Amino acid sequence: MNRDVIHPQETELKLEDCSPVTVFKALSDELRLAALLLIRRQKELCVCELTEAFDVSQPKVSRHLAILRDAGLVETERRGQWIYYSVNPQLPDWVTRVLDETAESNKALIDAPMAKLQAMVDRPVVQCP
Amino acid sequence: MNRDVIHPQETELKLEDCSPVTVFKALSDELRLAALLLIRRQKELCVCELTEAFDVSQPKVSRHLAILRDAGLVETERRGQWIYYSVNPQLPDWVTRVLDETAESNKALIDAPMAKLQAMVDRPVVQCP
DNA sequence: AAAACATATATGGAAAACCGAATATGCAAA
DNA sequence: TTTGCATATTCGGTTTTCCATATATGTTTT
Repeated sequence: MNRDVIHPQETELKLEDCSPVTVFKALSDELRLAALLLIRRQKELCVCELTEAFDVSQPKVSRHLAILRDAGLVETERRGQWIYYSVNPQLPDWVTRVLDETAESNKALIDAPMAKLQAMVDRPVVQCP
Repeated sequence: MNRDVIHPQETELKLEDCSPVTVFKALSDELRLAALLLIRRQKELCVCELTEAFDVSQPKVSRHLAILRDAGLVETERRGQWIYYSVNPQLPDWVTRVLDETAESNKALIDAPMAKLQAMVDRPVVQCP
């Protein structure tokens, strides 16, 4: 019942290959796609910001972000209490261009969430890298 | 038990919107993605050619092609006995560019199927439009 | 150390996707 | 009209995905 494994971190961490099917599968959910585009637009966002921007539960955001991370699309950086998600800077060029094309031609996807984000009170300290 | 409907063709024909999520969902299966890229490369292909190129069952090809068609990615043209699938010429520009990027950077996806296709005997008459 | 908060994960059940096998449809040739 | 071929669809079952709830982990504050 309790975890008697010795290496708890060896639990199937599947740093995916960024294969086209993996990428497209990650993008094939509205929340994941919109969240990724919003992260891309804002450079970085933490879970609580995304939770508010999309008005969904925190575990839901977390699970979908994990899928984006496993697909290699985003990376995380813990900063104090918060974990910031940003687009993986080592993305293959073709994936970057796919995201550029998608974002440019589907701006409506993040209109409402971005408005909510800017209206958000008690937002974590402005990120100044 | 038996179908007593009057209009059998009014069964949920869902000409999709080509929304980004719809597109990515259609591309999120290896067979669908590879088939689409092969069709794109060859201009047009019929079901029997795809069945041979990918060595999968005919119903499987048919079902996946229907998904590509419902997503608006391919169109069909009956020519005699065969039904040819080709990339929808009215695709939104951004989708066309996404396909271009994907094809250019993932050529391996259709290497083997293309070889099988060229080795195929009894291939339907060469399409000369 | 305890409380409070941000984030992650486990679990179980519902919904959807997928598949093979069988069957149906549509066209064409005999 | 019958036969045959190419394609589509249905059916039953299996696998996958998705979500909500509950719980766990790690960090900060007190």
